Amino acid sequence: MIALMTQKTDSRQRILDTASVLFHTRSYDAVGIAAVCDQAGVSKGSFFHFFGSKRDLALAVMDQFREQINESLIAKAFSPKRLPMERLDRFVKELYAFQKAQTDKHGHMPGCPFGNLAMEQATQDEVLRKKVDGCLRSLAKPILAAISDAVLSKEIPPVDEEATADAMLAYLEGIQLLAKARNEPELIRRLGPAMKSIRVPLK
Amino acid sequence: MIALMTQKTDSRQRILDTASVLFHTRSYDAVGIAAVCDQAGVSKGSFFHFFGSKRDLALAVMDQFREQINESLIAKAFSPKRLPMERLDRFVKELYAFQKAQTDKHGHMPGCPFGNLAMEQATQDEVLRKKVDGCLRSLAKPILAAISDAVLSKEIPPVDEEATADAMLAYLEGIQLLAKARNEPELIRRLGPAMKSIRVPLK
DNA sequence: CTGTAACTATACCGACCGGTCTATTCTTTT
DNA sequence: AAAAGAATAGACCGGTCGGTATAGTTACAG
Repeated sequence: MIALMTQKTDSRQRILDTASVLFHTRSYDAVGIAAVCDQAGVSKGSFFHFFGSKRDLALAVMDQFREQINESLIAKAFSPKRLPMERLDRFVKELYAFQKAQTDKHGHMPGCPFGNLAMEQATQDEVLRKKVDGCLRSLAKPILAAISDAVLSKEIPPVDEEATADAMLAYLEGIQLLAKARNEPELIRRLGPAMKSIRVPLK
Repeated sequence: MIALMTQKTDSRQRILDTASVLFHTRSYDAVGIAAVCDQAGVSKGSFFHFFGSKRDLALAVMDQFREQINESLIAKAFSPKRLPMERLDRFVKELYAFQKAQTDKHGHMPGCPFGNLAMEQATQDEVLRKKVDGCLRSLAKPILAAISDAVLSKEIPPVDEEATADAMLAYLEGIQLLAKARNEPELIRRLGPAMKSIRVPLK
């Protein structure tokens, strides 16, 4: 009973899924609670039963995004069986495929959900800023692992591994930003592979 | 008389300057017309005398940002007297100095005004998306010129110059995104110089 | 001095915002 | 069956949004 936690309905999950899509394809500010409820087929009363505030919803959405990305994009690309540097290429390919599919579906390239929220809310809401920072740091982890493996196996010469991982993540975020501004996911495919050329030397 | 265009008051400019600061330090969505008017010491009537809509204001703000950046950051860093690759280092230094000053002043790292607007509005408002795209392309121009000069002078081997310029710009935007999420402008200083290592090979 | 246009001031509009409240229904436990 | 808690429905709240309408003020031209 204590540890049962049976899900009576799927309202909470429907809200979460709906908000994920709307926040990602439009933006956090532009999507109101009422819009989420309408789309999810849920009343406002239910919404505030499950979430204390819009900000709480955003935090939960980010957690879900992180899990989903870890299970799909990251899991596919960063398999330890793959050669370290090849993982990065694979990640770019997966990222392009994802953004291309989103663009075809919604008419706009949505970009990185964390990057979007960072730009929108980092100066507005310190709680959201910290959360988004954490999500971005978690994105850097598999990149760092690949770099470390590459250095260990002498696939690349020694570098500042943490800084290089951050730099590569920054590059990916920047590419998505540019591609979103142009509404051209192809830019990811064209510029993405150059990520591997980035090196931050040891201090 | 036809070409005189005397400015009776400076209200328009005050609105523009105020909105530049507020849009940059907060965000476009988060700043209402009333807030701009208050801060600028101007009435709403005056606002709509000079600007047809909030979107028109945003377009004018972007034009002003572009001019200011060209006159300051770009002009300082991309002097043709400087060695091509050294211009990029100098640009990173100027960028860091600017973002650091903004952070100290406002408590938050605001990031790139164009990058912010791209993330916020690209999927919301096609007019703003195109404008921001144009501004980002104009940012890429001096970078492209530096790369071209570097190739011509054999400072670096041949590359896809346009793509490499875009890639370097993407990297700068990404660094600013990460630094904003962490609220740490130092990240620009640490990761910035690696921009020079990015190469997109000829197809 | 007068007419005209540029500019300013503010009340006002409907729409929507995040969030609250109360009442009701459904589900589970006893 | 009864009681209790989980979940739902939707009216409602004060406040803010972008934008309008209208009247008043200033500046300058004739």
